[in-house]
Amino acid sequence: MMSMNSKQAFSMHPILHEPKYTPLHSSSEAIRRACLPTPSLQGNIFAGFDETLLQRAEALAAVDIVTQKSHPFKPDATYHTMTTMTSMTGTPTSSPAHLHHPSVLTSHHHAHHPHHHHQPAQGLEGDLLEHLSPAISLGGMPTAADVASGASHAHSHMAAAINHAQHHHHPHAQAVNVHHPHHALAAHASLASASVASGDAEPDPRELEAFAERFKQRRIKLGVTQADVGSALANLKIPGVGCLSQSTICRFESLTLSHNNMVALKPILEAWLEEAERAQREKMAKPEIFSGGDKKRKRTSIAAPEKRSLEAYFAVQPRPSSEKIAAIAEKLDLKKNVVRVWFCNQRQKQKRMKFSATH
DNA sequence: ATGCATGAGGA
DNA sequence: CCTCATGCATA
Repeated sequence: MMSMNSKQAFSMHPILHEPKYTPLHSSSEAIRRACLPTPSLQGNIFAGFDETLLQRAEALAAVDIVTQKSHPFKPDATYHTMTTMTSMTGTPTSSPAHLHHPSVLTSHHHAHHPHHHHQPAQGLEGDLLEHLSPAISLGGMPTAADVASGASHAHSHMAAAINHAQHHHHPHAQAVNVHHPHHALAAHASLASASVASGDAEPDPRELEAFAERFKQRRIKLGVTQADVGSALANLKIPGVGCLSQSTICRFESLTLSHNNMVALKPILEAWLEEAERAQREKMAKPEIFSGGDKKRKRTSIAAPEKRSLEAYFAVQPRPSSEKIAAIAEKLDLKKNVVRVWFCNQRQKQKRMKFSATH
């Protein structure tokens, strides 16, 4: 895979970029609960033949494994790459505070249809693979993995302001609520089309898609990397808004965020874009150099065979109980928490996929 | 571009 | 514990 990501190594953006951390803090998720799939029911059903399910799923996975190539067996490759403090050239990137998790907002919930990937029959494997394939999406531009710019990770989040849970009304009416008493995150610059009536709610997925596309184009035009955008956001001084990671910017551009998240981020990125283009006009280039160095986190690597098994289990029961998770973890020789997190992440992915498929 | 992880907030 | 928004580490 790998495309050619070459540009964006050191694109300095005219905008300021002091790595601050400023997470949007809020997380008002509320309605999602509405679509819970009868929890009590699943327990019973499962209890009845969990053994069978596990065996079936596993058997399928096993067959799969054989079919494919052998696996190197690496149950738990959690590397701890310590930070070798790469370089610490007085980078501004280090911000002392640390708080985590900002959350812009939550609560969106589309109609979740109870689609199931049918029964664990022989056709299971194919199905699994099918619905779990990673959407590659856009290929216009090369991977923008700014390798060189490792700047910006102060990874500290501050709890700027806790927002309150949102009201949960209809499926998609809530707008970008943000969490703060005052700050203005609303959609100020209306684009020219779309819902301009109310002022801040735009349940229009097409508009978002169009914006994401334009954003990426203009960002590239400015010669700014996704990571740069993320750290530069802190310089906008928007109350409640801090920097974001390259990951998030990338996901925004590729629409791989939840609809609500997209809606919440749009105004922010839009504001940055305007500011960036304005600054560029003024020719405010600053030869800044950053370097960052800090501790690293570990990232477990689940081998393909194990992953296939997990997918098989997931097809049968997306929300296994703690006991089931423990059983699966043991069979696959993975830590229970790793399995639990895997299921959580899988659920998120699935939701995202369903949504985009529906829209 | 994505996989696995953390954490806030909500039951 | 889950859901969600995010992020570090990586391919």
